[in-house]
Order: sequence, then C-alpha cells, then structure tokens
Amino acid sequence: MTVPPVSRRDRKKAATRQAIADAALQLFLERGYDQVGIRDIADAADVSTATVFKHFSGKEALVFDQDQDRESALIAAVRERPSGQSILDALRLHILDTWPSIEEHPQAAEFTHLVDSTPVLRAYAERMWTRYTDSLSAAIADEVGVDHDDLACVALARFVLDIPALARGRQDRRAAVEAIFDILTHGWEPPGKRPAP
Amino acid sequence: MTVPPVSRRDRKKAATRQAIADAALQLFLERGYDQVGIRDIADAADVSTATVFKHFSGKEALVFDQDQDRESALIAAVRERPSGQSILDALRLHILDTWPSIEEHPQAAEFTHLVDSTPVLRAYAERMWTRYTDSLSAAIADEVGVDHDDLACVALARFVLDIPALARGRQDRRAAVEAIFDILTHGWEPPGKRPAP
DNA sequence: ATCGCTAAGTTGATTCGTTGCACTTTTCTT
DNA sequence: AAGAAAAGTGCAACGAATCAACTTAGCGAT
Repeated sequence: MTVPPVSRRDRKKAATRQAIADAALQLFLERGYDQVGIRDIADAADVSTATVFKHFSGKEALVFDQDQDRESALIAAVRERPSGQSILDALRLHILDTWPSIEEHPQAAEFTHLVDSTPVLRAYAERMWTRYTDSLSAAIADEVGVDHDDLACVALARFVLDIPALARGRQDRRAAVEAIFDILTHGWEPPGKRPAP
Repeated sequence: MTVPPVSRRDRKKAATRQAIADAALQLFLERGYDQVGIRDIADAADVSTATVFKHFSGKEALVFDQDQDRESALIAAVRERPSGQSILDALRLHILDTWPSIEEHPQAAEFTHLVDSTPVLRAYAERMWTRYTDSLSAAIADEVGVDHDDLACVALARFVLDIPALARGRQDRRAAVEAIFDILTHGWEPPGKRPAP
C-alpha cells in the first residue's frame, strides 16, 4: 500500500492516472489488447492521448500498473528477514507465501489470460522482472557484505527473478518453486526418469 | 557457417538479404540506431521498405543477423557430447570455448558498444536468448530421458541462457562463466567478503 | 487576497515502424 | 515455351509515440 498523496494537485493527478489505468484495463479485457487503441483509452478516460503518455511510459505499461509493489516486497523479504535465516530461505518462503496465492486469485484469472495470450505483454512482463535484477542483487550483496556488482549475487537475483516465467502455467506452482530453489540450493542434477504415462 | 544456397533464386534472395543487413549495420554504426530509419536502410540497400520487412521481422532483427548459429551450436554441444561427459560439463566447456573469444574479437567491439548503448537492442538481445529456452531444454530433456517440459530441464536451460546477460561487461568473462556454472553445479552460497579496496 | 510560478492537460501536427494491397518482374518447373 | 510460384515494388494507411505552443488549475509567499 502506498502513502496517500497530500496536496489536492497530487490527488487529482493520481485520480487521472487511475482513471486511465482503469479504462485501459477494462477495454483490454473486453476487446483484447490489440483491438484497443490509445485513443480509445484516452476517450474512455476523458483525457487526451498526450496525457496518457505523461502518466505511462507506453501502451504495455498500462497493463502493469501496480506490480512494482511485489518487487519492493521481495527486497524487504531479504533485508528484514529473521536473524539466522539464510537469504535463500527468506526468498523461498516469501515467494511461496505471496506469489502463488496472488496468481491463483479468481479475479486474476482473466488478467492472466490477457497477458498470456498477448505476445507483446508476455515479453514486457518477463522483462519487467529481470529489470529488477539490479535492486534485488544490491540487497543481497548488502546482506552478505560484498560489492553491489558481485557476480554471485547478481546471478542469484537473476535466477530468482526467472521464477515467475518458469513457474507460469505449471499445475502445481508451489512444487515448481520448491524444485527451482532446490536447484539453486544444492545444484542441478539430472532428474530421474518419470514413469511413462 | 551455413550451407550455400542452391538455386539462383535462393542466391539472389540471400544476396539482397545480405545487402540489407550490411547497409543497416553500417548506418547504425555510423549514426546510431535511433538516428537511422527503415527508409534510410532501404534506400542504401536499393530496395523498398516492404522488402526489408520481407527479410527481417523488425528493425531490431536487422542487427542480429547470424546469432542463431550460436543457438544451434549450443544444442549440438549438448546432444553430441562425448559419452560419459555430464550435461553441465558439456555446456560449460562449449561456452568457454566459443562465447568469450567471439565477444572479445576486436571487430566486435563497436558492435557490442552499439548494442549496449541502445536500450531497445539490449532488450531484444536478452529476449533473443531466453527465447531459445524451449529448444535447449528439449535437448537437455531428451538426453536425460524425461518429458520435454520437465521443470528442472527448463530451469537449467533458462539459467544457462542467462549467462550472456550476466557475463556482459565483466573484466574476466571466463572466470564469470566458471563462477556461474559453479552455482549451477553445487548450489549458491554467500560469497566471502572481499578485502576493501 | 492576490500575484506569479509551476505542473497538468490540451490540441494538432509530425515522425516512424509496420502492414496490406494490387501490381510487375524474375526464376523455377515441366 | 507456358504457366506457376516467389521476390520485389509502390503507395497508402494505421497506430504508437513525440513535440511545440498554448490554456488551465493549484501552490506558496508576500
């Protein structure tokens, strides 16, 4: 939850931003991403197209309005973990706690479908996560006490941020997360043969 | 190296494609990616803009003309590895053999700078690699004898394909590759503190 | 209270990547 | 040599995004 804006100006600004995001999401869900133009969104929100781009960096960003909170939460999970808990455990538990329940929420079903069925949105979502590599790896490096650009920390951050893409579409997301963390903790081994179905 | 085309038609097709790619790269290096339009490239290659898009899926693809060979080589390294060699070793040795020498080649310096200094190209390059996840993970799964969508194999493929992005800009690329494979082999551990400079 | 300053929003034009369509030219097949 | 298939052309058009000049509304300090 973000701090509520103070001045009237800020409130109005936030209001228009919200109006644009709401209008966009509704239209996207109704007609599909590619069947909605920026002008449609601007008209629905009763603003000009230029205003849309003042608030959002591009069309894709209209869809992912609040997913930045998940990044802050992830970093907080590392920085404020209980003493004695390893970084890997903190990440694992936090992810198990929050991500699957978010994505399994019934309201999110059509949203997930929208993203999955639109290639440009899939691409944007993936890049959105890996773009957070810098801040997450900085947090990890701080906790360990090494330079921010320490390779092991950057790599771990990157691998952890790959998890949403890897776990997407799995029947049992929790098991998927556990399996990936097992690789990160103990190293990769050839999986045993599965019984043929 | 790809097999030379057979018929005259194929040769001409390859020639125009090459002319477009050459013109594009030269202009990009001269003026910078954003300062060159598709129409400039088409004029320089003496074709119409429509022809450019017949050969390349988009503007970014003009820059990465031959990087697909590296993917095939990577998969071959897994499939045709010496018997008794582990998959991880095969990947590690192949990458150490080929990638750093390619990127340290002097001719590639300005190309690398072009990509690094153009955000949209950086993004495309990253996505280009992770897009190969499917074929690499399929190769790994085949060698291990499990389903193509086995999570551990997909995860390994993804992590290995993250390596270019992680090793980019490191002073010692070989050491970086080794360090990342160490994580993938034995699991992640907090790195020891470095001596303060 | 009000006077400017700043930031939000508008309007309209403009650039640029990309696609579609109807058409011509070249090459392959038989 | 005829006709099918594919490469390329020319042009118009669409949508996303940006820019410049302008209007409006809220803010802060006198």
